[in-house]
Amino acid sequence: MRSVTKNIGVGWRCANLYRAAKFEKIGIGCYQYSYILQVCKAPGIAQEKLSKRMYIHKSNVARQLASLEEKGFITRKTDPEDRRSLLVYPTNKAIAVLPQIRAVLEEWESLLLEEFSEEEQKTLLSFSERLAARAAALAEKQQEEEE
Amino acid sequence: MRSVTKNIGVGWRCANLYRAAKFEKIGIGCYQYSYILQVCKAPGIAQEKLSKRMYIHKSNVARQLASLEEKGFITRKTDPEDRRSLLVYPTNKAIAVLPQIRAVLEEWESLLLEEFSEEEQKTLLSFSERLAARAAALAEKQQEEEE
DNA sequence: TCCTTTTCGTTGCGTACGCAACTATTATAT
DNA sequence: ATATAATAGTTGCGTACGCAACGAAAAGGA
Repeated sequence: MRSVTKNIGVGWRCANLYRAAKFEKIGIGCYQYSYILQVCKAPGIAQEKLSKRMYIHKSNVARQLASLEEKGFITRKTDPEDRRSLLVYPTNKAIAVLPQIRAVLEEWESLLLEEFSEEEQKTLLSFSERLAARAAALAEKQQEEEE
Repeated sequence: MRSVTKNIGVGWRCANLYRAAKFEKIGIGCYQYSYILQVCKAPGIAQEKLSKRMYIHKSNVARQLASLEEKGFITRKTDPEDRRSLLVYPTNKAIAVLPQIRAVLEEWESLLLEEFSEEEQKTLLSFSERLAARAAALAEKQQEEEE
């Protein structure tokens, strides 16, 4: 029963275990880092877009952003062009913790890849990207067929 | 911000999205399949061992197994050798759904890898295994350092 | 124009997960 | 032999996630 999918699952859970303790010290939940990263990368992005970009259900994006807003990491205001949309902006607090977040992520990534050669790392990165894209496409297709 | 870890996260979430609908028809939650697989592979395994093997906290293993027992997929009895341990066995019901579970997993795996060449698939499988092992080792080390 | 449909966000519900604290049993040390 | 440690499992609590149902706003059609 060797399977890439299974290994992805193990990798995912272990990454979370590792990062949870680190992120706790920064004052964020172990998954919230990705919201902060995305919002800093695209200030003023709408929630819906975040949801699509991260492959996380919009209900969760709403809750996580509400939590991050309460903690002072982001602000949200209604889009004057489309008053259904909420535009999300990072605060200085978010920008201030960015380096710490990046450090944790990079540390994990480099520890994880430590035993792979330079060449293998390149291959792995490229493969993992194709894999993620394919998985996303399949999940999306599935959602459409459901109705 | 290209990162293997991030791609693993996307792959993981999308795999769950895909499988959730399929497993619902079999009557199990979208993560419970792995418990059934493990128990069928090693009938009479102790909960603690399952926890270690799956990299899932023992509290969760306990809850999932309780749920599966209630649904009639497994039975548990105390180990006569060590009355702290619970030994977990699959029921006929679990054995009956095994092929369906395997079909779902194999379908996802083959769809996921469809666009990789035979050669690439081998590489990917081997890489993913090294990755999972490394991630597990790192998470384990982290747990020890915490105390 | 007005009615229907679509889109964006939120909330209630159910599930899965980790951690800490607890009980019960076993192992170890003095 | 008894006290202390370690181990297996459970439960309460907090967090993250998906789905369905909902309201508000925008878009599209008759």
